[in-house]
Formats: sequence, structure tokens, C-alpha cells
Amino acid sequence: MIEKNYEVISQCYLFNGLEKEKTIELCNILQTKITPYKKGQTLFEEGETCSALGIILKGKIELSTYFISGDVSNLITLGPSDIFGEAILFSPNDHYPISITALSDLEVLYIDKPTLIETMEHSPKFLENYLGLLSKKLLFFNDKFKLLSLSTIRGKIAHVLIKLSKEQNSNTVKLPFSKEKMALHICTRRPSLSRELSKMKVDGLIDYEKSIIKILDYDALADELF
Amino acid sequence: MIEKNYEVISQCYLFNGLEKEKTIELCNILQTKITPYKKGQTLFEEGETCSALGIILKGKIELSTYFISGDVSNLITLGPSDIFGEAILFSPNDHYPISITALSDLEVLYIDKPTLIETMEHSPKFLENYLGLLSKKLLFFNDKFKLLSLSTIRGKIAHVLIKLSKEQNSNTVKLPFSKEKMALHICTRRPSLSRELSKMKVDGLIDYEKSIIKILDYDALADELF
DNA sequence: TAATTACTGTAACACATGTTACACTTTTAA
DNA sequence: TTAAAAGTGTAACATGTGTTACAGTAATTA
Repeated sequence: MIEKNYEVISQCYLFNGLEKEKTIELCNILQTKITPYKKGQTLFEEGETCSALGIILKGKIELSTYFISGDVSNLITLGPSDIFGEAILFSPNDHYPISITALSDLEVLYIDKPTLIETMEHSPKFLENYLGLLSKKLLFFNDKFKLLSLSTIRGKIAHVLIKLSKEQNSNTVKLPFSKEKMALHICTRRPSLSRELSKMKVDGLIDYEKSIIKILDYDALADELF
Repeated sequence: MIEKNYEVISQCYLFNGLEKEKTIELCNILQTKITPYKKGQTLFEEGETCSALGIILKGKIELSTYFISGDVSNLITLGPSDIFGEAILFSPNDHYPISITALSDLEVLYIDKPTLIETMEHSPKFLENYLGLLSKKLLFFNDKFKLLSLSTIRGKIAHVLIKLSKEQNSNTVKLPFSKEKMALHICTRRPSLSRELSKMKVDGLIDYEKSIIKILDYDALADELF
């Protein structure tokens, strides 16, 4: 059973850096439970208790919160080797803040909480992966939170550009997404983004051509982050 | 050394539900390192590597990100038994996204990463506490993120009211903060909040007197969350 | 008690942003 | 190659929100 799904499971973040034997051994210890679902079926309703970690083996699911804004991040699709419930499981308030539905025929592998904790005690690497997973998400939200706290579009653009500049280690950055996507990312609309970008060009903060943006006045940009 | 600080340490979330002997035993295993700082001193600059978890024994620190908006959450103060670095420590990108300065004379107990992992393997309860800590924060940010993604003030008010209504299990909620604080919480200004509240009263969504708000049309409120 | 401070509601105004529409370019698929 | 689809820039207009100011109430302190 596990052997058959090894390819998928080994792609899962939790098993990063583990040898095949170790992964299989862990999976056997985990006493996992595989559950099939039909397309369109609801796995969990918002408010239900979360008692196990889920790893998707086959198919896709959609996490839908009780609101959907234009931001794509609010309607998340997960596929094979993705996991869900990793945070809710250990939260004092352990019921889903979202609903989960099957976008296609589905197979999910569940690992219950006690077994999960036991496994972490057995494997430092697995433990570290789990902690890394939560931490990574936490920092992602932390950053997103900072971005959304900024009150002007110019500030949000500055936030994105400075981040990209650090990542790409250059004052000239290439946008890794369309302007359309970027607008949604900073929770605004495309024409508003366009307008503000051209204003920033006029003001001498940046220069750009298509998706290549050059930062002309880094300090002025940084000043927008207050 | 540890005995002397037991009172503070035992208040720390990480040691929740642990017996005194166990806590002291863990602290001894942890081979902690206590570092003093002077008021005004910088503990870490943004970008520095984080290699240990910090627990504050005495004094206060301030976490300041490279931007400070009106929102109080963006300028966080921590005191005795509070911890910092818990997420960054395990993130693939392990350098501080913030700066940390001492608001007063300070004593910090550091626990390095390998020891921390080893301790988690020794104590399931400690491990669970750590996971709970990260999860709690993750869900907090998740919620904050949802709130800030909403584009209108009315939507944000709806989000807050529905959340309070669930918490207080009633359609009539008492605001646990001043309108001033609430305005900052939803990243807007007090007059704007006031104006929108009175509009919502006119529209028959809510009724209120001082800090008591009655939800008249729950469904209409929920519709604002899209 | 009086006096100070924090909190609140309301209004007029300025301005940033959303909305809609259109023309144009680039990319993708037939 | 052509046709369709997605992405882009710009403009005019409507509207939501920030800003500032003032007056009044509640809470705190002397």
C-alpha cells in the first residue's frame, strides 16, 4: 500500500531529506489510513474538528473560506503530496476555519495526532521538517500581513519591489508574475496598479519597460513603507 | 540559576502543563545560556541569522519591522516569559525579518536549535506546546489576513462582528476594545469607522448604543465578506 | 468636587482608489 | 498563418475613505 504511493509521499515536504527506507519505515509506523472521496464530496465543513493530518495521494481539493475576495490566495487548490490540517491539528481551537471539498476523485492519507507526535520523537529530521513547514507558513503570512497593512498602493508596490530586489540581488527586477496577478496580490485592481506605477515613474522613483522595473530611488521607496 | 528563574519560566507557554520537577529537569537539559542587555541596546538587527530561541526573564523588548503603520500589532512589545524567534529558527530562511531592541535592562535565556529539537524528543508535552504555539500564531495571522483582504470598511466591520458574535455566542455583542482600537485593528481611522457604523445602522444591518452592538441582519453581514 | 485626559460622533472637504470602457500588444491555440 | 485569448496602458468618472476640526460625553486623577 505504502510502497505503491512512495513516489507521491516522498515528494511531500515532511519527508524531505529522508532516505527511501526511512520514509517507508516511518509510513509503516504511522499506521496511516487511506480514505477515498468522490468528486464534489465535502471532506470537512467549516467548524468540524480536525483530528488528523491529511496528505493528498491522488486528485485535487479546494480550501474555501467563508469569503472569497479577488485574491487567489483565498481560494486554494491542493494536489498530490500537498498536506492540510497541519496547523489546526495542534491549535488549542482545533476545528477547521475553512471547508474542504474534492475537485476530483480523491485519495487522502490521514495521520492522527498521537501517532504524528510519536513519529516526531522517533525522527529528528521529520520533526524538523514539520517545524519548518509551520514556520515557513508563519513567515509567509507575516509578510503578507505587513503588505496588507500598508495603506497606499504606492506603499504596497514599494514593499513588493524591495522584496524582489533583495531576492534577485539587483536594483533592476523582473516581475515573476503578470501585472494582473500583482494587482490581486496587493489587493487592488489592474488599472489602479498601472496608474500608480506610471505616477512613480513620473516622480522618478522607478523606471520600467514591460515587466522589467528599475529602482531609481531606493530610499524614497523605503520611505513608503511607513 | 534556573531555580531562581523558575517562576518566570513556568509562566512561559512552552512549559504549560509540565510539573515543576519536569520543567527544571528540562531547563537543565537545555543547557540554557542567560545573556544580559542594557536598555536601548540592539539584540538583533533585521537580516541577522537566528540560531536560538529567546525567552525573556527580565525587562522588555520591542520588535520593530522596517515599517510601522498605525496598527499596534506592527510594533510589538514583549515582556517576562514571552519568547521570540520561535518561527524564524526553523524556517529555511533563518534570518530575522525584524529588529529587536531592549526597552529596559534585560535578561534573556537562549536555547539553541539542536538542544531544542533534542528536548522535544525527550518531552512529548513540550513538543506539543511548541507545535501549539506555532499553530496558534499561524491561525491568528490567517484570520488577520482574511480581515485585511476585505476591500471595504463595511466588510471588515462585518468580519469583526461575526467573529465576536461566535465568540460571545450571541447576536448582541459587546466590543472588547474601544472604537479607536477597533479602527486601528481593521487598519482604518476612527471617523471612518464611526461613519460606516452609522451607515450600517441606517441600512438596518445593525443597531448599537455605545459599545453594545446588536446584529439585526446576520445574512446581510455575511454577504459583506465576499 | 473640579480638572484633566481619553474616547466618541459628526460634518465638510480633499484625494486616492475602484470602475468602466476602449485601443493596443503579446501569447496561445487552431 | 490566422484567430482567439490573455495581458497591458490610459482616460473619464464615480465613490469610498482619509483628514481635519469641533463639540460633547465618559473615565480618570488630583
